[in-house]
Amino acid sequence: MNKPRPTIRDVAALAGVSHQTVSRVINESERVNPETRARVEAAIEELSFVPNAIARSMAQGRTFNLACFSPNLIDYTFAQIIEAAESEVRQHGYFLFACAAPDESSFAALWEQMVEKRRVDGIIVINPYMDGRHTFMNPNFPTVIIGSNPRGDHYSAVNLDNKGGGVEATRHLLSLGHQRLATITGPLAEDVSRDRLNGFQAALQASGYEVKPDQIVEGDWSATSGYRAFQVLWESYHPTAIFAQNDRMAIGVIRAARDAGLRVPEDLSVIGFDDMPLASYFDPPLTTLRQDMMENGREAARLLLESIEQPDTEPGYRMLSTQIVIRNTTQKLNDTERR
Amino acid sequence: MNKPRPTIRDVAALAGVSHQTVSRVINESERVNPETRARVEAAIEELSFVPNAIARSMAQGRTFNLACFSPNLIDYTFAQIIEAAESEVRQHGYFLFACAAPDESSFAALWEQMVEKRRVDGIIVINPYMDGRHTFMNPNFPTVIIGSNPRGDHYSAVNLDNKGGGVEATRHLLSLGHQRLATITGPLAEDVSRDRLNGFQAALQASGYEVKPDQIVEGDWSATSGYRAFQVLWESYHPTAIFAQNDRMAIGVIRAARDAGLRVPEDLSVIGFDDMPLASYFDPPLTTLRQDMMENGREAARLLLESIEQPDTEPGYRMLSTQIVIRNTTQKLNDTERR
DNA sequence: ATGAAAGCGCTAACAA
DNA sequence: TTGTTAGCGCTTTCAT
Repeated sequence: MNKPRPTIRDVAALAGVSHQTVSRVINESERVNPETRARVEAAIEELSFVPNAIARSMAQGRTFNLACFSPNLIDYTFAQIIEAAESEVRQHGYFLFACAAPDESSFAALWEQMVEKRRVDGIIVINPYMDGRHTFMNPNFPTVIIGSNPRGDHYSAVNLDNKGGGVEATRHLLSLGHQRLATITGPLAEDVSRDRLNGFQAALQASGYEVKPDQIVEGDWSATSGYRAFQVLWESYHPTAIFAQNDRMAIGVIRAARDAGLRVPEDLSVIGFDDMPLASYFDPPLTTLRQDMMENGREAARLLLESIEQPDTEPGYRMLSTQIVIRNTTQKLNDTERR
Repeated sequence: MNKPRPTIRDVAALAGVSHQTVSRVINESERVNPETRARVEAAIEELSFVPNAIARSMAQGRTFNLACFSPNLIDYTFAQIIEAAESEVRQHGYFLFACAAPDESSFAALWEQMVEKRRVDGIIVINPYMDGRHTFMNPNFPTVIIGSNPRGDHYSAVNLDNKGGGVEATRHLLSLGHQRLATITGPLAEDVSRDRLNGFQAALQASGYEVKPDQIVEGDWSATSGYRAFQVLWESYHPTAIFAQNDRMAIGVIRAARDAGLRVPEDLSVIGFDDMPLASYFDPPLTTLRQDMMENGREAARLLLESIEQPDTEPGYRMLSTQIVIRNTTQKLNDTERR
């Protein structure tokens, strides 16, 4: 049914040249006589020859394949990074494996399959733990980290200015007159969460407030965790404003606040982080910090390609800023209702 | 800096056997003497030898790589399919390229790069146009279609019961006493949209209603298009219930209805399709049809692996049913307000 | 149970 | 400018 595919030698035979010349033609080498090139191209056409990428990889010792390891492929922020990175690398002749690595063991397995087995020329890793637990990681292999702070400058990295975002969110709330602020963090094992929390604390301290433990509750990024975190906070601290470290948790907070009989934003201001799709379609439209994850992915791809194609350059680092988007879940503190 | 990787021959030399025996060991062939095997394994360990996947691909003529072509990698439904498919194939020793193919030319380019250049052993294609425009597609290459109806049984396929879902949504609205129903479709060039529309029409006709053109407006899946479609519909038809073919458009409808001074669900019932994340967190929580996209992706992966590993089996076809999730955007028609 | 020889389809290095 | 000769690192015969 499937006839064997023609090879470079079949083309060579038909064109009456050596297979090497065919190789030169398909690699667009300059050093080919126009007439020979024409003959070869005619032969390629006639046989519908398409070069075999695997054989090329074999001979060159590189695959032009890359991989992106992400905690999952579904979350909007990750998906955006992957889409942007894929598009960027493809424009440069590379292809991207999308791999879900939700835990350490799958990360290790992927490292083995992708890197050790030489399936790819480089990897992008989203949100890895950079505390040294990934002992198999190798700074000599082209790698770009997204969303974690690489320790020791061994790896190229792209990150949001999470601390800056935390500061900005908190200042916004302070500027509205709020004095009882609380925050709901992501898992504190993640750099992202700690950085945003640091921003929250720094902004508060800069304004002369002390930050106490009962102003901080750890969530897991889910709306449900935001819901529960609100209940804990409300019980222990009675905040007038909450900085949720992502939009999903902010949505959970708003629902929980309603269920507790509060109005948002009259009784409680809420600010999120991400500017997720449809953030403006929630009720009320969500105030949040916008992050450009596409740029994040694009930049990571660029750094990766650079470190592959110019192996001697130093690891690169990019920090992307966030931008506040003020909608309707935050407002000036109502003095008469101040608790 | 990077020493050359040990090869199968280095291992062979160290173990004092032929490289062929090493090959047998790493391929877990039975026909190896336990003692020899032990020696070889010790050598592998000592040299930290990891077999090169490219060389293996080269020799075997297969790569254990697959690709998924999707209109994009971000939309929740696509991302779910990709994640599920990736996880499924990885469990079977395969890896998945995620490729965004938003238009025909990128689809064609990917076909060339992935299939013709033999980079992959099979592909999953989400929402392709199966009207014959993709002339390069080849039924002899392992392919699974998701979300389009393959014409002529050449390809394996997985699809939702879109027509059934359309019927169910419409019947739900009818059962609530609504008589003035309208629908907002996705792009009518897509099979999904036409199938859901067919369901809408079939259910209405089965109940003795004639369906007129001004009950149908074409959207593009975006919330914005839902918003605009509502305005058109409201102008021309004054519906009491709207079936939006996805949740984003439903959200747009609700916003538009509010802006027009209507209450949902008191004045207008709205049902969506997808059960997107946070659908229950919108205001009011959205009534919709749930579709299991993970199962969709998993099933597609299974069909693909089957057609690769048992090339002579007939193309498979799976239809997945949808499930209505009744929340608060639909309610019984209020007779006193019937227009 | 093991080894030798011959490729897989291409590119690299050198020669002509 | 073109051809020849060797691989790349593995698997697949086919011997032994």
